[in-house]
Amino acid sequence: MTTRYIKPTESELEILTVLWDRDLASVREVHEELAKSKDVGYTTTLKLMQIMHEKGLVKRDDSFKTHIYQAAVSKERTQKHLLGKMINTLFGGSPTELVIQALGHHKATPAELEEIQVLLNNLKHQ
Amino acid sequence: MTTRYIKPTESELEILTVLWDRDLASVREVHEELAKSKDVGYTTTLKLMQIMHEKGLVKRDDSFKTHIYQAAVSKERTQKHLLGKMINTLFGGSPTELVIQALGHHKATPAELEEIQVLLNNLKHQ
DNA sequence: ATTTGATTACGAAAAATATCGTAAATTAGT
DNA sequence: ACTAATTTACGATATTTTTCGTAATCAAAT
Repeated sequence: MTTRYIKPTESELEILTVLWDRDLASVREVHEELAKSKDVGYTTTLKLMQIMHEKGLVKRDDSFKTHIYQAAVSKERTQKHLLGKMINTLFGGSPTELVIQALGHHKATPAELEEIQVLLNNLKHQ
Repeated sequence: MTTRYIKPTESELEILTVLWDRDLASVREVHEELAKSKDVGYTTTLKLMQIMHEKGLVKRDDSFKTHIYQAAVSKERTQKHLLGKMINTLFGGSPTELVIQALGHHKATPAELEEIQVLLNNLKHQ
């Protein structure tokens, strides 16, 4: 069974990022992390995570008082969807155009360039 | 003078895409284009374009009855901003990770691969 | 047991986006 | 000049997203 893709909102994405990083986390922990870069109230984070739970974006263990959350959607799948959408709307459907932009404006280390080279070779010879 | 970046909403981005493609276009033309893939009323498109004009996202020539619009923000700058944002939030700040995803999941033609190779060589030897 | 502190539940408000109906203005055709 | 058709202006509503206050619940400490 494949579940229909639910597009996370911007705030939801921030929360997912924390969860992907930590695997398991309480609302408090997620909130502390968000609060580092953002001025937001605790109950706001709580409410968002509750909504995300209803939507199926996160799982949670509520057998204890402090609920423990976990992402229910993988980072890879989400990346793939949002990237695909961006390629279509902003880069005329051409992943290459996006790659060029990405490599052009944001500098990569030699090691990273080599990593990309390897991938490129694989794609060429197949 | 550098103008502060205004982030277009999703609908605004669709309109900008049409404008980038056509350079100059009336509301009617933009709307016809949007209507191909979306079920939306004419006045909705009109209103959105008026708002975009207030925000400074588009310019317009209103010396005739039918106003002619043009994007006021470049495709490149917008791509750069949104891509940068995505790299930060979704790809842990690593453009390489994004490139790998992009190349991995969306197949490119041999010609495109060659194009990327050229770019890669430039980056390596500098 | 009672208090204190932290957590969740819930509802409601605020803010941001998107939608459209209607009227006024303008143009083109007759 | 009159009518019809098209466009803009404007306001209002709907929808989505974000925010937070308050009360209820639970656990820990005393």
